Amino acid sequence: MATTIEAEARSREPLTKERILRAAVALADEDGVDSLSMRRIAQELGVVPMALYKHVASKDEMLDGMVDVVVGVIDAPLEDADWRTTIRERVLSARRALLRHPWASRLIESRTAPTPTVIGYMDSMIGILLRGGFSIDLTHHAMHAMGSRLLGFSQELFDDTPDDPPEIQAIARQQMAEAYPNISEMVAAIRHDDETVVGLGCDDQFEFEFALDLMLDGLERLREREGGAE
Amino acid sequence: MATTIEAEARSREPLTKERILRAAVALADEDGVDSLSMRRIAQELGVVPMALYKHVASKDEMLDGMVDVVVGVIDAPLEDADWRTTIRERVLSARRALLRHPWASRLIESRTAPTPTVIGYMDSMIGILLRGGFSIDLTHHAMHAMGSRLLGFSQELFDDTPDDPPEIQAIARQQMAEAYPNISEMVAAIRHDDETVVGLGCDDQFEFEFALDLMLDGLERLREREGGAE
DNA sequence: ACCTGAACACCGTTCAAGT
DNA sequence: ACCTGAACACCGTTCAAGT
Repeated sequence: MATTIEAEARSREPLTKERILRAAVALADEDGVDSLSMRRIAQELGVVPMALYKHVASKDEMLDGMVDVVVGVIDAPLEDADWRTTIRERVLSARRALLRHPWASRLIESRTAPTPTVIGYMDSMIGILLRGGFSIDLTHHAMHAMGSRLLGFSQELFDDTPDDPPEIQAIARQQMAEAYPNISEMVAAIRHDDETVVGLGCDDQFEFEFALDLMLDGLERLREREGGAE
Repeated sequence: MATTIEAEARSREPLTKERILRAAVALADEDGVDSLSMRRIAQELGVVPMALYKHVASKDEMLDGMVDVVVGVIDAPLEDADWRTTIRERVLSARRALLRHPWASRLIESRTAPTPTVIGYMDSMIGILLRGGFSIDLTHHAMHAMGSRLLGFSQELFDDTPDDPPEIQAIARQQMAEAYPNISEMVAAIRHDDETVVGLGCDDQFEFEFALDLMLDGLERLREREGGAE
């Protein structure tokens, strides 16, 4: 019975958790995390579905592994900078890691328990705040306030990239103007700033950094006040 | 053929989208949103699965309907208060609505497109900021910065309520102290404040309001600066 | 002892057959 | 014309039968 060259090449390399994760990440990059199934990954690897279960206990464990792959490439914290710069640069590094995989933030949100890698990242961030002069209590509040922003994403409620044709978008804008006057006014103002825009026209990176700095400014103010009161 | 009394009582009331949504919300409250299937809802209503599709086009439309049920009970904005109080009270009202349904925030996050009800809510919030003296640009940034906090939730990365028995928790704490020294220190400090605590011991409502106020304070400062510069 | 095909207990949704 | 049972094309995972 002739096996294909590809299947032979595939089976030469032994199946490992790492190979499974690499295939899963590639598949999610291509088709989205929703169309990720154990059966499809197995097929992609030229392997029977049950073979995966030798290396991952369940689909959940595999999804956690995918999160770790993404979080694992975040830069180590700066060594000789103040807390604000250290946190800021690391958050932006986390953001770059996440942006490489459009499904990543959604996957992290959907997991009910954080992985050891994510907990370790958070532990390191707490250390930066404590060494930066935050009290334990303020550090605690800061971690809650920052939330997923520490991992480089914020929960966007509006999807920015509708793929409707222009004429449909024009009709939609007309109807929106009546039903949602304030949103329409805002969107019109944004578009006015940049005519080449698609979708709602928000600069996600700018908005992320704006919110991040707003948060960091607020925390710095509380830290200074705390130091003064002690 | 004898139908049960319950089935008869059920079938007397005609099937409507509202009845389906009520059943779906009740089922999600009880068993979580993950175990929500069209087939189970149909069963609960004493109806054949396909009967649901006369009233909802798809499962996605039904999930959107569930979001609308929750968002629909958020209080209208105050009439005669300043922007900060108006936003703050409404966000806290949204939070009360969400807390009644543990699955709601996760469901809202997971939807890719917001429902008209959610868009309408956001439109109204934008209006409050604009009338409160925010420029269009600052309003836009503020909406992004607030994100899902406007709907009363923040993305918690740590689940606060582990249901392990105390002895397991003690072992876990021991191991955590070694692997995650900063988290352990923080958790110990929080526990010290309140001995009666379960889980990590975070006061979610306090943390939410802390972050909300941090955000609102920052925005108020930017608004004042903007007014001064014009 | 290891591997894996078939099977189990589900999904959301289509569609044709029955009334 | 309406309603619905069976079927389709999937799932994640169990388990027993085969090597």
